[in-house]
Amino acid sequence: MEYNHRDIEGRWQQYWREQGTYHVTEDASRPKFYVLDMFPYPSGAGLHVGHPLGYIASDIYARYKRQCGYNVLHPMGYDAYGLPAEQYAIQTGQHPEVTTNENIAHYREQLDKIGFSFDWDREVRTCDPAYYKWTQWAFLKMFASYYDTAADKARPIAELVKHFETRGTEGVSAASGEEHTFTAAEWAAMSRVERERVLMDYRIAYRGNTMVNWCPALGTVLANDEVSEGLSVRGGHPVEQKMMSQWCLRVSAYAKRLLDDLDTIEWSESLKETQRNWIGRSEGAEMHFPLAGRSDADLLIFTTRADTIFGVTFMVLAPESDYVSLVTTDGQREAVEAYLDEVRHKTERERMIDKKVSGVYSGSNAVNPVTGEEIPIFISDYVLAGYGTGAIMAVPAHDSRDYAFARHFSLPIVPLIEGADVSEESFDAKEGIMTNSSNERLQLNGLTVKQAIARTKEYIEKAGIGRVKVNYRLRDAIFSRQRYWGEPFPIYYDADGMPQPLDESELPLRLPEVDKFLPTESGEPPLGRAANWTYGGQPLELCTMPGFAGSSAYYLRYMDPHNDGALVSREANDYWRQVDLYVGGSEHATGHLIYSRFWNKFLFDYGVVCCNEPFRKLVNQGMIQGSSRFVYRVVGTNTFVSAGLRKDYETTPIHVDVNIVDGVTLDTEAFKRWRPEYATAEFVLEDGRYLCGTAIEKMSKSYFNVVNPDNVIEKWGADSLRLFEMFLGPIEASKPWDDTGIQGCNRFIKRLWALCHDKEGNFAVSDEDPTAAEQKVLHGLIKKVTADVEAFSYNTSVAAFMEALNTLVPLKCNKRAVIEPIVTLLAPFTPHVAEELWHALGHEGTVCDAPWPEHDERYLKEDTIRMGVSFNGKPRYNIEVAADASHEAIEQAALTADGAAKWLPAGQAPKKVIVVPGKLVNIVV
RNA sequence: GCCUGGAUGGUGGAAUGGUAGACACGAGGGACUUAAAAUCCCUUGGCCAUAACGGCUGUGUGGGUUCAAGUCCCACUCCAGGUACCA
Repeated sequence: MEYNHRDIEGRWQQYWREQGTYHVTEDASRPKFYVLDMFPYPSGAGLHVGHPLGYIASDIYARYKRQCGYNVLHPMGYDAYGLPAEQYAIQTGQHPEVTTNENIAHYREQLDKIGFSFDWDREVRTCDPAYYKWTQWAFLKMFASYYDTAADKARPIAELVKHFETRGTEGVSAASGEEHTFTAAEWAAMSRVERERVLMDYRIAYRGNTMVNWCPALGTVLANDEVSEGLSVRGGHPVEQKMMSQWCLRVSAYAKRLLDDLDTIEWSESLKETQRNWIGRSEGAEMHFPLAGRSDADLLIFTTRADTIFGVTFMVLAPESDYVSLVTTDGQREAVEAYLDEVRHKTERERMIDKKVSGVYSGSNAVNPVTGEEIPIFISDYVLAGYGTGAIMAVPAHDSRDYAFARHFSLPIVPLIEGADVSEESFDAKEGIMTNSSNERLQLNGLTVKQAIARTKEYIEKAGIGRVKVNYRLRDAIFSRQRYWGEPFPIYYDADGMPQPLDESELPLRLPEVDKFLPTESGEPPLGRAANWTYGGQPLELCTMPGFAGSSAYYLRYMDPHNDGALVSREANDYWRQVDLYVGGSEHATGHLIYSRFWNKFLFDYGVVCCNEPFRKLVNQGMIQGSSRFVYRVVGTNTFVSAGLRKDYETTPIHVDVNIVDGVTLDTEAFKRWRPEYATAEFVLEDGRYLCGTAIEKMSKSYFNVVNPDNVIEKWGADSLRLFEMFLGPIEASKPWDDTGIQGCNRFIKRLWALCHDKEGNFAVSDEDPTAAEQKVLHGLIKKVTADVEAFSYNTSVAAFMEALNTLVPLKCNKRAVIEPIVTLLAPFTPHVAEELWHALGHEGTVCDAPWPEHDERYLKEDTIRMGVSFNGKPRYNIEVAADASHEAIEQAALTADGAAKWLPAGQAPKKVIVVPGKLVNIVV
């Protein structure tokens, strides 16, 4: 019998299913290992060959660890809430749950064919009430918590209330939106509603009035990571800034820990760097600038360049800043209003594209607290309300944005660094020697920038005009979505309109049915259509939670997926602890991977989980790109010209389905059938063939370059697909799919198969002892594959298998003592054929439990070794010496070898001889 | 602009500072076959050379360190990804 994947793969998949091979339970007697993939959003398009890349890599590692004796948790589930299903529902009226379930069924079918070792008994779906009960539960816990900045952890809000009752805000250390100051007596005098308003500023899940990214096309707000360059990541619709009251998570309170703890986890440097940038720590100072002629108020600004205080020639406020109304004079009111109006009507995108300098004078001046100089206050949209204090001191000589503004409004530019030429552009670098920067209060002249920053900060604190401050760019996460297909908030509104939590016993609060998935006529979210969407007669929250809500703690649920009494039991969490290896795309760097770490830290603060970080080691798999094919239509005709001849014509390139192209040769008949408009197509051929153009692009339906794994598996088998995806290149790299390459992997399997089958096709291995050469190949392979798998270097592992086979096939080595360990090593890579051969070798059970072989160094040692001899670094000839030869003996052998005379003239002694045992000899003449 | 990676044959890619190009694809040649497919064998960075041996050159560019550099250092060019009026 010849190797035929169709005979093998389905049979073993069924066997594994029936035997429960991949079912895993907690087992204290064995060490655990948790291997996790980022669970997919089940889209209607199904999987393409790019999706399983990471899954295959993690599956290999999970299987490898299992063979090494670990109790491996390797689950899979679905991130089932999401916009596409809802958009589809709006168009068709089809309930998103129905399409989602269909898509999941399709995904499962496709995943099963690839032969993964997932424990499907632990599957989770974020849209399952038994699952989202715990998403809602975590939200309630965040609602009932505040962040204690002294203890650096979340604590019950009841403790804060107790503090307010006894001491007011005195001695309070809590992260808050707005700063409050009151005494215990004042707290006691507050009404219930007033108190709740105050507490809302402290809760970790809070309702806040903030500037949000509003996407009119999607009819919902979006988080910062869901917006890129002013467009929604999903759909690419314009996004505008809007002040709205929304649910938020106080992620910012965790900024320091999210930053610092990056040093404790094994993630790629680039991903850590992305997170560091996103968190955006900057050290600086807050400073008060008095208003000229007023003593009732001053401006608080944030700067990282305190040293440039002598160069401040004006101030700028963000248009949304609270200071604007404070400083606008009657004379300027009209101009300011006009400007604010103009800014308000610009979308984020327009603000970014239109980088023209704009702004307006407020009418008021401020006083530089160090120089006493009076400087004008402007309002401009280049200052952001959400960062720092929404107000800046402008130093045009040393900040390019201030410089552009100063030039536009003809404001003075005072250079502060020796030799800095600011006639054409600002000098932004934080280096040089200070000048123009001394007076009787503060002397900076002659200091370096670094020293000047330190001295100024010191002065600011001493003089009481400000304080040293660390600012983070990381903002609180906006947690409301005006959509249907998400987790409902376990919140209702009381008679005073104050949000109130449902009791934990009411969970899960199920997503209600609605007649349509659109906003109501009055503009309320779709849940406004649900009948009886009330609790005790009071209205329930109409928004739903965003996509990242359900994906933030799913890795915990896998540990204990059927527990109805807890998100995860103490025992299960103590056993599985954290994810040891997490595999997924780097596109989640600023979204899921921040939220998940935040969510985990919050639960850690309450002892719900025992690990401070959710994912110990993280590997980012690259993308598999599509290789697109083009045909070239001569403009205005239905004639298509082959790629090599197109320069003679005026043509438009058109994407053509890769499935009707063999390599680059177009199947012209299939092309005519592909689209009705091409039925009468004519072709200009070269060498009798129509050759297509190519391009490497994202794998996408619209480029017709999607390769479906089902087709690949049908033709070559899952084992070949698995092997090939790993062989393509390093797991982290993006690389194009190349159809022809898979043959090489298929051939490898066939050759191995042929090696242990006789001419009649019967399984045949011999019980002879392997020769030294065969042992060397085998043990070299074990050593190499083990090291490579540990290092996630799967492409070189696969190459090592192929190289070993290239040696063994000519030797006709079908010896059991060699074949059996190779089959064992191959089990993680090609589980189906490995299982088949494992059973043919007479084993019971499953190859998944075959112990991972260890290599024996003795077989790799040699009696004699060949060493290269170089002269002045240029390799010249080889010598053979005893493996344990001394330096002197090797040197002798090198100098007296046959070829030596040619490179070393008679009688001349070498200047120097470098011997690297086992490597080479270099002789300098 | 900033941050992070890269740049090696026709292609994807290998190389703890130690004889660059493992492995695979593609290409060329051959065997088997009526033929094709499949399979097997040989060649395959470039240049020069030969009956044969062989020699030179070669990892984006220019320098440097070293007995020895794809690998380390400095400067530059280009490419990819991320990110941004963040003061």
